[in-house]
Amino acid sequence: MSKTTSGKATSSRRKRPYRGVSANERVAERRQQFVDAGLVCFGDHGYHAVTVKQLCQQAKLTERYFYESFSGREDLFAAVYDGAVERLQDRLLTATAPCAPKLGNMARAGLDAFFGLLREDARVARILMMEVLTVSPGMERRAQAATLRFATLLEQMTASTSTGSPTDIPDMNLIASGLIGATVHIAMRWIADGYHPTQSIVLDTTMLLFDGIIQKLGHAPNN
Amino acid sequence: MSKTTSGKATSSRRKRPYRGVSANERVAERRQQFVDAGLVCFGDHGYHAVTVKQLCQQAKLTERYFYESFSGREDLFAAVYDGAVERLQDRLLTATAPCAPKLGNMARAGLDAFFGLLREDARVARILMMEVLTVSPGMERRAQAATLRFATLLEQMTASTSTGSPTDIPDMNLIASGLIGATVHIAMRWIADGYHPTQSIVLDTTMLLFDGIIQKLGHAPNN
DNA sequence: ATTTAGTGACAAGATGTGTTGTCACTTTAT
DNA sequence: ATAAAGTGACAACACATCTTGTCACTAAAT
Repeated sequence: MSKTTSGKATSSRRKRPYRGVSANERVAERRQQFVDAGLVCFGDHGYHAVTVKQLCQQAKLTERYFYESFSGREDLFAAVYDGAVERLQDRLLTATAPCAPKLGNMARAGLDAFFGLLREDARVARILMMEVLTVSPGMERRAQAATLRFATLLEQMTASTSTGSPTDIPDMNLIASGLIGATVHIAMRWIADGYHPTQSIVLDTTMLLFDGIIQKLGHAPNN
Repeated sequence: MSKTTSGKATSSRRKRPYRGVSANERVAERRQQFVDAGLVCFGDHGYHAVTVKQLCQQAKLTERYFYESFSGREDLFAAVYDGAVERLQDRLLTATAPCAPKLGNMARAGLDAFFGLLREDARVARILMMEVLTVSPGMERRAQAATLRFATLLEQMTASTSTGSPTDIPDMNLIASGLIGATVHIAMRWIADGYHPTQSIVLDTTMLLFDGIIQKLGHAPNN
């Protein structure tokens, strides 16, 4: 441990506020600075091209504080990734909620929110869809888990509105994974092509794939 | 250059056969040994976790010969990747050709060949679908280009058999990217789940997505 | 005013990797 | 038999990064 060598009898007076904020808050602030810096650095140059020093430079903090909150680059990346996933999840829920329970409308609204987020922030796009796969086997599993959550979300949406018999669909979770994969790949191509064609065309095109499945669930195309 | 300091007058006598094979053949053999080693190492541990020394150990050759044929890890990876793409392409063409021009049958045969290859060799799967995205921006472009080739292949297959009016489909190439993405993601989940459920169920499920699009092209589902 | 914790810049050792070079040994051709 | 090219194991250097530690300075509490 650090501190002085004396016991913890003075613990109630140990950590002082600084510049008006408590110690815990300052630590949290610095941690957030690193998370923000990670989004920028990882999003712009990729995980493996970024060093701790660069992250510190971007965060305007020094290595000492980096290791205060993170055990290493991977630890920071996990925080950045989780933040991005949460951001996406919030968006999706906010966008789709008003459309419930019309499956087609929900899908369209969710996809539009997704593409909108990617266009707003290419860094988030890169971290969500690519970098996460390359950090480590552990992060790869985390990404699979996150994808699974989205797939389950999709699955629940369809299950709650589906009227067909269950045996019609071999494995809805796998289909959901497929739809997510289709969306992700379309998005990657869209970004690689400099956000061309327009978002609404990309949205319509992606919806063709979703419609094909939604129809199989016993819904009218416009539902 | 290496060799002795004398001129190239003795070039005809310079390179001797060794152990029965010519110099060029030996170089090519060694190169192939490294490509094979790259498939194993990159496929098992991922590009960024592999060192030149490990590659040499796997290839049972030394660094000296590594730099004889490759400028560095990325150069080798490119060779490994290109080999994997070629292997996949051959499989797809061989599998789909007898089914032409029935679109549905071609898609099913191609997908079955694809899933079969991935099950045979998880290393190829990883290199084709994941590692290639993480090596460098240049390799990423190469992967995009390869995906585009497959998408164009798909596009041509549909175009040659489609009877609908062209304006029905906003962007067939984008749709093809989507279908490929769906297939890739389904495959990744399949592999992550230890090749479960069975290949035939995965195939049926993936075909649901393809059928949805094929139907929109004016074909009967069984075509 | 003095003391103590917090802060920021930087140094330095430890570590791992890429890359080139050396040397003894083997095989081939004369 | 001898010389020259091929081979394989390994050493050594350069280089970048991680990680911990030091030190002077600032802000806050007594």
